[in-house]
Amino acid sequence: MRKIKQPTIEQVELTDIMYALADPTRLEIVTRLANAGRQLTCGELDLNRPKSSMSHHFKILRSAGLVETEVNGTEHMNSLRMDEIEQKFPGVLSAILKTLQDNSDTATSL
Amino acid sequence: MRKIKQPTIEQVELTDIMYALADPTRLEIVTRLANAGRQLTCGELDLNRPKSSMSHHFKILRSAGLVETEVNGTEHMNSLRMDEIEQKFPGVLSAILKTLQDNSDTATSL
DNA sequence: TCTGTTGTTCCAATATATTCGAACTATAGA
DNA sequence: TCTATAGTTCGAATATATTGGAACAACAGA
Repeated sequence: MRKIKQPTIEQVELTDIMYALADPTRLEIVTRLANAGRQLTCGELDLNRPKSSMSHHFKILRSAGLVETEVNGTEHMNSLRMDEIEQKFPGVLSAILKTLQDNSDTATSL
Repeated sequence: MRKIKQPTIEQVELTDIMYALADPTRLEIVTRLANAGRQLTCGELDLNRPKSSMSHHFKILRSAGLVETEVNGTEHMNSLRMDEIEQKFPGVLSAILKTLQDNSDTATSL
């Protein structure tokens, strides 16, 4: 399983993470990855939008250092870089995910 | 002291907060407000940029619900809406501020 | 009432993001 | 080798953000 080039954790910056999470589509992807507890393909994360749009969002999530992608055949397996990010920015991502969890029933929007 | 119209805490959305914090200038403003422990005027928060640019950033911080502004004479007193935001999104803002604190010595950028 | 101060609004220029169709790449399996 | 599948890249259209100068509004103090 080939790993797609991504920033090392040292290169990850908070503003990039904030920016990546400032979009409902990407927040949805991140939430699903967090809840899945396993790698998900882009196809599984499809939010009936054109592939090129989704690919764009994945690119931003990867370059922000939030998502890690391994190539397995024709599929791209995505996962959250949860542990690394928690280590570098303790509590940030977990608090955001918790908030999304807690508000998911009442949420009219993100 | 007149209070400038801002979103109620119910109206505050996580994506708006993320977006507002995805900019180094605004992150700097928020950090300073958090560290100050008192209200700061726009002038005190000046980052030698044109007034109109700073005003633009304050507007975004206010509309995101992060910053509260009271008018006192010709001055605008700004403060973080820390407690409300912590209540609505527990741990999010505090973890972000903590991260900024911890990385401020090593930070080459945000 | 005049003046200086503080900050906002308006406007236009520039830069950056988003969207999505179409073409493309890489791989698996027949 | 041919075909189908999974995603990416390209390119152009559109939308949104950022920047900063100039004019403006609100107020305090003389």
